[in-house]
Amino acid sequence: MTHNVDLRIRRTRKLLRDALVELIDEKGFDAITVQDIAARAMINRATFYRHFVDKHELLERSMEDVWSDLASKLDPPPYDTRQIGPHEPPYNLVLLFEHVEEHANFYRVMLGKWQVPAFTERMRSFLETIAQERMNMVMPQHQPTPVPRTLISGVAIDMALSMIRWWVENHRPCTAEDMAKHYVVLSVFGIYRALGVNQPDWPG
Amino acid sequence: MTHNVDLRIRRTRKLLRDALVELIDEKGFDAITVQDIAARAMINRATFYRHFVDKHELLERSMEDVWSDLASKLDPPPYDTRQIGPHEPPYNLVLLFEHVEEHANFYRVMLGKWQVPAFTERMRSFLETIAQERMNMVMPQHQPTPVPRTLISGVAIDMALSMIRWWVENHRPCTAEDMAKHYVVLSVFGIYRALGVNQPDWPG
Amino acid sequence: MTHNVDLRIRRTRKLLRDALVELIDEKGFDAITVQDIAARAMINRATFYRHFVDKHELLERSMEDVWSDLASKLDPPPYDTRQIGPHEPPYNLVLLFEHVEEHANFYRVMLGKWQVPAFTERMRSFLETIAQERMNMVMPQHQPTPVPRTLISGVAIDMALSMIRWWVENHRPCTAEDMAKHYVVLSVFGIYRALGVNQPDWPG
Amino acid sequence: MTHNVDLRIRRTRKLLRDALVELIDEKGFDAITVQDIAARAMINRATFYRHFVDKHELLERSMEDVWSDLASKLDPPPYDTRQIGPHEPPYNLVLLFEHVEEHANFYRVMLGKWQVPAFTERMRSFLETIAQERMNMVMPQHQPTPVPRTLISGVAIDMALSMIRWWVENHRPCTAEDMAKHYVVLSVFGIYRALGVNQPDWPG
DNA sequence: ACGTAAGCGAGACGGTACGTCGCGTCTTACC
DNA sequence: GGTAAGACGCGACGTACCGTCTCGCTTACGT
Repeated sequence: MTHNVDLRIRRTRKLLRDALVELIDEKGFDAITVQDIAARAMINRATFYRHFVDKHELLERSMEDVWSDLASKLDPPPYDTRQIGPHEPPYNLVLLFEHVEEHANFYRVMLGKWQVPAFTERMRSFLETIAQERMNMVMPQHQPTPVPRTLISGVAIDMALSMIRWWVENHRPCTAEDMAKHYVVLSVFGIYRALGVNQPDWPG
Repeated sequence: MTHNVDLRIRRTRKLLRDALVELIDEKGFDAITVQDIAARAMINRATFYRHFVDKHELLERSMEDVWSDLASKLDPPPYDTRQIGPHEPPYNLVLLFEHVEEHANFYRVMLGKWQVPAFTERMRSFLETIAQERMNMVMPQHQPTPVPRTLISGVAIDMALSMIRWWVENHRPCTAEDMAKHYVVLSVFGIYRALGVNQPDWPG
Repeated sequence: MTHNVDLRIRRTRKLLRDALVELIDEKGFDAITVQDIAARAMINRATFYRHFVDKHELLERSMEDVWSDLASKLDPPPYDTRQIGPHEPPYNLVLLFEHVEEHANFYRVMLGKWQVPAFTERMRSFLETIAQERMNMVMPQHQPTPVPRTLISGVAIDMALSMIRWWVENHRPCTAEDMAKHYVVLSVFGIYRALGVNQPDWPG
Repeated sequence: MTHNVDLRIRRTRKLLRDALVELIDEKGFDAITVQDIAARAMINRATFYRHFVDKHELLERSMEDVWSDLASKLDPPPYDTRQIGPHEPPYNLVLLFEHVEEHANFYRVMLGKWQVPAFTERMRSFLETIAQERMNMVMPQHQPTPVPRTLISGVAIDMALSMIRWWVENHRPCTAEDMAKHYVVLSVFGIYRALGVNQPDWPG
């Protein structure tokens, strides 16, 4: 229970997490020293080590916080059977973008100029689960496809990341729902083709 | 001119570059020390500093070597006006993949598990030039589009990177030309839609 | 008044003092940490600081306890005017060794392998008072001596310490009175000579 | 061979040793930090660790330097069979005091106010060898003595230390030979008595 | 006897020093 | 002139104790 934890501990950890994000934004994760983080958080360096073994663990924990938030948002998975179209994006896609919006600064820093490879990698594997499921709905797994399946799913995931990145780096110029719709437009057509199924007949 | 440089110098630099790539593959750029590189290259650590100010410069130089190779391959730009289609990929796209093939191990390491953010970033800006040009051909810059232009071009670039990554990490299961074709299938349809132009009429 | 002090306080202090002596015996004062002492005394570390500002103060207090005991034993000074001889050692010398016997373990630890310099130093200045007085009895202060007076008194004191040390480290193989007699034998002859007075005529 | 060692290394070590002695004199060995030593020697702290694992090793090495000097001075042992008397002190005793004179400051610091227990302990065992030999000359080992033999030899050694201490702390007010003579006066009479042998008949 | 002020256990925290590791500079000797 | 060997100043690491500070619990003492 979070509310049981000593107030000082929660305060210290929050300060450290915020400091980390600020600093990654400024000069990238690799260039940061523990002393930097501690100084920015106005925390003694030794106190840092009472909470995290090193800066990598602090990063891990920060990421986990965000992902556990995302996981709880998508669970139970809002199973919608609606026909997907440029105006009816899958609901969990909208939820994903809404989640990103809530943690916009965090995602901006993680995906931005300084790239935190560990973040990208784990984000990918997180998205894979969702994508896989959706793809199997459209195209049974045993059928051969013009373009290799693993390539398609990889591209679909990276496209999502690419779009999130664009969104948070450009001050989110459109809504989460817009983003979901854009994703459908940009990905689905090529993907249907790549899978070898007939193009859904949508109104332009 | 390369042929003027002292043989020992060239030998030393090559050993260092190879060592760097090996080591990034093994544990990622950030975890590497100059001593690691020197030891792997069987070069004295002090000698390293005679050639590069630090490991970042060694990385930069290695990347530049590869890119200068790519630049010379695409220059003069093989301007082809052919209609693009799933069986007629743009020629410079094929050249790009062929180039990647020649430096497959290097690309695998740079884009792989350990991600070298600096590489990705500069690769993106390199691809942007080509992409921009092509996109302007299809859709004049002043016309409004259903999906923001910068988003589209960003996605198109990241998709190329995503595909290159898949290709080199999976032992290049298909030819460079195949990859170029796959790229057209996966990107062009969605992009045309996103730009708001009529779908080209292709044979499935 | 000791009996007024809270029982818990007296208990805590005693535990800490005993722990200190045990630990000095085991690894020397310098190698001891406050945590060591607290753990050995089964006392919380914070509680230690409620009673002593640091381990040096704990040591000081322990030493003072012993010395106040010695002081009360020698006060009023049992002024004996008997002629000193190998069978008639000065009475306060006997009292000194008896005192050491009562605190044998403490003296063993303080003077033993690990030497507590502060203890030796203060013990020396304590003994100086007694020695000085005795020496002046034998030889008026203004007369010149073959060997410098300060050297003689220093040696006489250190000899006492040396003997105490031998005694407590070897499980006190003889009585306090024996030790006093040994001291007379070992010191007085040389000292009389050094002072330039006639050798007392003793029966061997 | 000392002359083979890198000049910088010898310089660094000397600076560190001198700094250590200065600092012990000022505040005692235990209160010294490695940073203190390094700062005083104008040496980087990390460089300290390239030469010594900690301050204790630096102390050990410094002591060994002095003792190896002493050992070479007494080796081969100047075996003199002269009758000992207040005007004919044993020759190696004179050598001992001369040696102390050469390293007067070192001995002053080691034996002075701050006592370096490790030094005293090892000095004692060093002197024991010499003393033992001499005592056996005077009194065969198997004969019983009025005062325990181990007590006598311990006292004889500590007396030497006590005198050295007095000498170096008081700016050596007399010559090394004087000190040797004083030692004979102060120790031999009591010791002969304690051993139960007849008092040598000396001219006062 | 019992309520309460104290002593105490627990542990977070700001500090200082530790001993280690890697950096980048430099000098010396070799080839 | 390029390289090997390695001493050095420097700065960050992660650890160990220090001494201070709440915060509750419990325990001896005074009415």
